[in-house]
Amino acid sequence: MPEIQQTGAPEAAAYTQHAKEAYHRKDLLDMAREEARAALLAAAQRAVAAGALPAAPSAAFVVEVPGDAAHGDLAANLALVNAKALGLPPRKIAEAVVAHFPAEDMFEKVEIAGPGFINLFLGQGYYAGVVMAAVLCGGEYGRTDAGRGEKVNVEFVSANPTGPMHLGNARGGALGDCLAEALSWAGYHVTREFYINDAGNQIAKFGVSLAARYLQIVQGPDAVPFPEDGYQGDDIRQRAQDFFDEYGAAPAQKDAAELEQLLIDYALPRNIAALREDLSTYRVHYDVWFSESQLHESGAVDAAVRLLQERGAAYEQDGAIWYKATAFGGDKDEVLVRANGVPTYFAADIAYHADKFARGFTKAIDVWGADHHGHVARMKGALDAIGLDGSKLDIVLMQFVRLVRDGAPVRMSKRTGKAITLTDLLEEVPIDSARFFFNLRDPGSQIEFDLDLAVAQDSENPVYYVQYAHARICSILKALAGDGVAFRQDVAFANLAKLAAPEERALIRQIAAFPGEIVAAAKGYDPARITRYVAELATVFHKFYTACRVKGEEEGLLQARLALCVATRTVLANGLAMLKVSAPEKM
RNA sequence: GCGCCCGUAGCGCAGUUGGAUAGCGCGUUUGACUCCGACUCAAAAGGCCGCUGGUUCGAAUCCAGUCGGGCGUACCA
Repeated sequence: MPEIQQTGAPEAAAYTQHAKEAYHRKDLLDMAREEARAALLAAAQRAVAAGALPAAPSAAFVVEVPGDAAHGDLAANLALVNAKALGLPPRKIAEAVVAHFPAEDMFEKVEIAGPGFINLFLGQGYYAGVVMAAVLCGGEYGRTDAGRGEKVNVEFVSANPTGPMHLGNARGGALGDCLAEALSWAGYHVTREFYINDAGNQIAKFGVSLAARYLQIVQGPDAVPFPEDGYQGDDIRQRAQDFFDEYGAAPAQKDAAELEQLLIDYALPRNIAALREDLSTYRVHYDVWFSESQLHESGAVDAAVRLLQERGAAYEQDGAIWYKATAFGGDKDEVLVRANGVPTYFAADIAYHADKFARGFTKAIDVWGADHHGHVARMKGALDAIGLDGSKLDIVLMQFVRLVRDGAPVRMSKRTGKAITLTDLLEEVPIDSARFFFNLRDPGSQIEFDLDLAVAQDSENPVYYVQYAHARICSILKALAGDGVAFRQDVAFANLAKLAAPEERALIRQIAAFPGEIVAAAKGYDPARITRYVAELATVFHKFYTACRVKGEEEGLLQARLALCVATRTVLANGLAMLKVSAPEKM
């Protein structure tokens, strides 16, 4: 934690107090909001004491940032929500409260507007404090302790290791990773986790598919039929070929089960390694790679099924063991163990989530494709059924991605003719674009991913628009440095009161909103807020740039504006860092 | 049939736990570079917020119904 630097200038000393508070609280806007609320309630108390109000108003009102800056920095609906209970028109209540509003230097002006809103205008000290906080906190600006270190597990992608990752995994990767990042910035203790489905039906199918391809290589393409429901992909052929190159034709003599296992043992680790590598290229790094087979081997799956049976939440029928979903809010019961004795994915998933909570997480967040939504209720219900709290599991359901080129949907890869993989996508669009675009919409919305736009090198492309703002600021600093003008924090901080133009104020307000935006993204499981935030910040900066010059202004104003540029650059860089999108110094 | 998600400007989307005159980008029309990066900015036009009713000081937002679209409803994962 860097020390707050004391500047020599006397005016700056007072402002530094704001910056200091911001540093500890990490969110000046939130602080102002709370102070506004407290001041309004105190004013109401005084109004009651003075006989101007019949009774104290309810505290159930909101203090929000109005959409229109003309309505102040903060607006309270205290008078509106209390009109009925107090039996007075809203404006009368507002007048009584405002008349007793304490004189505080934090609020410059308090107004009554519209049907009875109380609009509060923050003073220069606040605005200066925001700039200082961003400059002083630097790469830490935006971090808060809202999550109080709560241990959360974010599981995402968890792609099937039988093949390469598809577009849904690509979205899930960008979404889950940025969500984890937002949670971390918001003060949660985050673990990123990948669940490897290396057991069960699809692995058996994987083995059968590999064996068929291998035998086709050894005995000729028509010697062995490829199973109807086998994995068709070229990756399967490639693994079989690699295996043949290494071990020759001898393994073909083994019986089917033995050969399949041999091929699985050969191909699965390679596939998992490929997943890791592809995700790493995509800038996604996990803390934990959790293997499903481990749950089967340790007996955790059997134990979970037994626990359900003991608690009367499971029963046997037709040779299978069923989970009584109907007793826990589900609409139909589900098979846990098939008649052939093999547990289902569902049974393993119950054991898996029980394991997560046993590891001390108080919140488990899973990012799933929307096609799994039917699984949500029964998963939570099953956790309740084994005595864990299903509400501690949150599922972020992610809608599908539609690729579009030249205005027409793209279904297949041009090169392979098969479904488009993450690798295919990254061959065509920069990683920056992919990560940004997948986080442009909230998880619940279908995304239309415009391939033409994602590679466009102009302002139509939102990634470039934001990156350009960052590069532009770097360019200003460089141009000034070329003229022998360096950023001087002490001079800048002493002159922050000069930042009074509407465009400067708007930019500072946007900077002030950053910490709260991160908390909202984290708590709402919506990292798209960060993407939209940085785009908006870039817009507000460009407007400032057009309206206000830096170079050539008198020393005080120049330095103050330089501080604003540095603050903006910091916030842009931090926001982009959360998305793992690069913040170039020049483009 | 039942369940989940979604209907906001020509297109793609925001709308801060119910707030003030419903916004943004693209597209269309019109402007702004002798000047810190015009990869930028300013302005105009463009709306039964799918529809109907309800809740209240106040609804795009909440509730009920209805229409339209997507997805799910396996001893698959």
